Amino acid sequence: MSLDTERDRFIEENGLLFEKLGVTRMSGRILGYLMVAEKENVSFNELTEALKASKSSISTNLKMLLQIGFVKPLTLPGERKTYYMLSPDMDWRAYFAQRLEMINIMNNMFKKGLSLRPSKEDNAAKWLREASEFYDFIIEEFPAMLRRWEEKSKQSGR
Amino acid sequence: MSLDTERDRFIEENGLLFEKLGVTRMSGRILGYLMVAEKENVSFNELTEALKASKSSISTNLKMLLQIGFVKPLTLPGERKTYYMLSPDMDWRAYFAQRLEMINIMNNMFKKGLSLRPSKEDNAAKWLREASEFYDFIIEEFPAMLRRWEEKSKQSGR
DNA sequence: TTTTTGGTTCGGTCAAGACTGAACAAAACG
DNA sequence: CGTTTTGTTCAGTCTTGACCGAACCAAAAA
Repeated sequence: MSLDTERDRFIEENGLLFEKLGVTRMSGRILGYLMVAEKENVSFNELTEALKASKSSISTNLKMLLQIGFVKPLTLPGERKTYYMLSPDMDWRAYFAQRLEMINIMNNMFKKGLSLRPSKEDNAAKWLREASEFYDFIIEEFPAMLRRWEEKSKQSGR
Repeated sequence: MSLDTERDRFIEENGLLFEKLGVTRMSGRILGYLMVAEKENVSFNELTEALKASKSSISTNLKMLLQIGFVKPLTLPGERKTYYMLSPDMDWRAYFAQRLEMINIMNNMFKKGLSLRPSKEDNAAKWLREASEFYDFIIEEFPAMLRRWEEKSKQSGR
């Protein structure tokens, strides 16, 4: 249990944050470590040692981070091991767009709820309609917002 | 275990959805029940019976839904019990705005990560800067988006 | 071939927290 | 008063799933 450096505390804090977001604590720690590591390329083994975690846990959680797209692997000629790094070409827009899916599912529940509701005219029905209208609005506006981001990042990006 | 009607299935489905969102299954069931119930005002006792759940679980989860603002209590003169209903004046805008807080916390982690990072120039530093810039953008755009919603709902609302 | 490296997978453990039941409270009713 | 109604709270149980250790595997090295 060493929370000596501010970096260690940052890593644990990020673990807790990820946990609160519904992901595993360990994946948050791994990402946290990659954020503040000495070098940008980190080996599997370095992670197990730095985080004092089992190989299995690192393996599982790393795979998750690779899948989400936060992390990319890097292999070097003449080297057996794989290095891991924060994705150089991380597509935040795509990441966020994908999270819209959850909003869509919520919205479908609202609509389904309304369709199942006996009375279409009472207060609860109104609640459902308003919820759905709001979510429709969000789903409609989001793409435009991401497009504006695209514009803006293009401008400053090159 | 009765999943006879489509309404029952809807309620369980909503429970699972809430669980996936990081809330309790029971709170999702309660909200689901309120969505498709016969009447818009539902008593505590009706909830325990309909959902076959303990009083304690209903009590705890109902309190949570009241706190979030999804549900409102209704008391009637000459009646001891409290009825619960989907909030007639649910403020979806405020609800969403509050969820922005999580984005803010993430953003702060990115910024803190960058400040703790030894090298400010490598790829990981770039990742952190881009993440933070994107989140800055979202945080900046959101209020305007909610204002547009306000406009729109005012137009159609009255 | 055997050994070492780098990692995966699988069975089991352990902890967190959702839910239960029982004890408790408060308020109205008789 | 005692009883009933309407919940709340708290200690305990039970489930889920994150994490661990060990067995396993593939590829390279020796």
